[in-house]
Amino acid sequence: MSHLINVSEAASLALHGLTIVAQQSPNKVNSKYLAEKLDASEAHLAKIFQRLSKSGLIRSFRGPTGGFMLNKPAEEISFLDIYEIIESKIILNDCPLDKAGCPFENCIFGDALKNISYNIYQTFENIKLSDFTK
Amino acid sequence: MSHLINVSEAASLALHGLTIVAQQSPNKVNSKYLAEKLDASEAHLAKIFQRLSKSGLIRSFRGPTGGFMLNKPAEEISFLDIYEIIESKIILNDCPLDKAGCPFENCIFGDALKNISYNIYQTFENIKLSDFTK
DNA sequence: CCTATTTCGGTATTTTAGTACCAGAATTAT
DNA sequence: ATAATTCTGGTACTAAAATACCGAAATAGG
Repeated sequence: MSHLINVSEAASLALHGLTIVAQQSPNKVNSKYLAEKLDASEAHLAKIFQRLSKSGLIRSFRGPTGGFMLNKPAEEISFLDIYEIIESKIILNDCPLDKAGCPFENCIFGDALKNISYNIYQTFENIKLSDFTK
Repeated sequence: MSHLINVSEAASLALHGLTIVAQQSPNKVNSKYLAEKLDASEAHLAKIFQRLSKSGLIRSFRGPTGGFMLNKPAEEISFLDIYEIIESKIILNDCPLDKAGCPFENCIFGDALKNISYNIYQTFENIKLSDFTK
């Protein structure tokens, strides 16, 4: 199993949800609000934000008036950060076949997969939470 | 389910197997030979080549002395062709969320996903079966 | 013909990703 | 204290992708 890259609903919800959190800053935002706003499952959003919280990207508060807020400036949070937390994988990748048994001395893919990964890396890093707070 | 892109073992085996077929051209190559050469499951390879055959990329011959051969010059077959047959999906993609319920007027991803897709498209198209027959 | 070989096509199994659920712990306000 | 609210963490469920299997059909050679 060797995903070069994919954008799940979870990763996209995280980006959208966090952007809303950034917009509401410094107020806290809870998952019920986010679910309504994004027209998405609250259970799902809660799980996603749990992971974001655990990673340190955001802070969480329980109880009434509880919710989530960013743990650093919106300018310093990129979709790359979010992607790696939610998909919990690194983008860089190469041929999924076992190199030991491969009859080709030089990989057929050459640098293609690495180049693609690099492009993705750069692109994701340029998407910042602050893009929609101005 | 919205895979931006992924390279499965199947797609990679197809590329490797077809390159071997190209190298042996104009001789036919059977799946047993490919399985041994690539140190892979014959059943799996057979299934992959069945799909390649059905798509018209290669021709197949049953019975003793049977096997597979390219249906057009190696220079004209790219990994993009192979990828789209095996993964049976197009690379171009955008935000996996339902646009109707999205509160953001302008998509947060902007052109990022399209740009990445375009890059992948170009890169895969530049990988030709003939790369390893010279 | 008869047999050995090889692909074909359908299906079954396995694995993994993705999503949803629920009881429990923490917090706030009354 | 009590009740209401909200996150937490483990788990269960669903769906889909990826791989493996197997009987049937086709072909070539003796």
